Amino acid sequence: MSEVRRGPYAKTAERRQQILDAALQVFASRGYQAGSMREVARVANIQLSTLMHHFNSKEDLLLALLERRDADSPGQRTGTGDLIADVLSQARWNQTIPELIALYTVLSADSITDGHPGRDYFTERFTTVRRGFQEEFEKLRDAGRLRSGVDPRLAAGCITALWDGIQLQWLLQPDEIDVVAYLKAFLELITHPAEGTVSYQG
Amino acid sequence: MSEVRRGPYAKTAERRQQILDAALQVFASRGYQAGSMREVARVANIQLSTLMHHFNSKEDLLLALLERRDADSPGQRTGTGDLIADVLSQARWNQTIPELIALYTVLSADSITDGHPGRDYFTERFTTVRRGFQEEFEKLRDAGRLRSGVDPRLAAGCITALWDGIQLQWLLQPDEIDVVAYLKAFLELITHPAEGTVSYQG
DNA sequence: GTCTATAATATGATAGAC
DNA sequence: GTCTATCATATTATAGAC
Repeated sequence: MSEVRRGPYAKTAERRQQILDAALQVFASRGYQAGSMREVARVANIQLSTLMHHFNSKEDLLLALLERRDADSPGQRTGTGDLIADVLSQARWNQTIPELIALYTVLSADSITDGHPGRDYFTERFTTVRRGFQEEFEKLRDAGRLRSGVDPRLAAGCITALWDGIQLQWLLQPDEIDVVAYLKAFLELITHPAEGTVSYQG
Repeated sequence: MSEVRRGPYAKTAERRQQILDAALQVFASRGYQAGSMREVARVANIQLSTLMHHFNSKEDLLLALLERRDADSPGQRTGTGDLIADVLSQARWNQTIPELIALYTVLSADSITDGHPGRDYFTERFTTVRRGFQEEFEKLRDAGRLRSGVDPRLAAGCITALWDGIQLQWLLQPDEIDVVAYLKAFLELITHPAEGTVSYQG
């Protein structure tokens, strides 16, 4: 599906990427329902009919865009292996791609509207992300690095929600909201200050 | 503005409420950009022209709806005076008005799109909500009920983001997500377990 | 594979009768 | 204050030439 091809399909694959780039721009800045195929075509510098030759419908286009996002993203980027460092690293990276974050933020909320084609995608995505964090937190707990009394399942839902929520506030006020600082504060809250250190709360 | 009136304006005020009820339904289930004045009129059982006689434009209608939301909401509901209890009480209440929560969730994300009329509203609202929580957390800290090392400002941003984020997940999966449980977990995390109890983390 | 042309419908907004 | 009628424009999608 994402292989490089020779022959007549090479151009199609290129075109599809070009169109998806345009779709990203349009859906990120207008939302799905309000974004139009015409505008996507205009941004991609092709005719509407040409766009619809490559994607049979608006719904097709959105789903293809969401699929590509998953394919492109580093996903569970196992950079250092340290969860906190990896989360903060990803959060820092996200600040360099505000357009993609805007796309995700607008569409995820858009998806709760009636008959939205991205609904299943986001429902499954949230479930997957929560489960991923839960597993990571369980590892931390088993390593004795999770603060006592912290439920890995609840903490997983918290950081998933917190991350999305704070990115929304960052998109509205880029200069006022430091996404990394909030995530760091939360992660330090649920873990032990340092290795083996015993803390005393009085 | 919200006074009961006699004479010719009484009907207008009623009509406006009736229209705003319809607008809530439409914008909550479709979003602002995709929702249409025609649909609002249809739900309100009036003609499009009648709707536009009461609200000069679609933008006017949205802003009036957002204003009413603030006027109606109990706001900083100082029920018991205990922050945690009040937050959880509000969260429980929110579960009984999923339509209003959907409206808020869709529109707040919608508002980051180009030229959205609700952008200023949500920017200011987030600032206000964060500041409100920060003040409450500072009170908790001064009362010695905040866990040491917790920054009231960061905690305020966290719970604001977390609350919105988890409500989105709840709207997608009402049976799987327990909003109150996540908020409770976070609030207990940043406060001391009980009055005066000394906890020992080993 | 890309284009022009067009269908069928929806949109926000306005004019003017009553 | 509410209506019918209409404007000018936008929408997704399709047909068919090249």
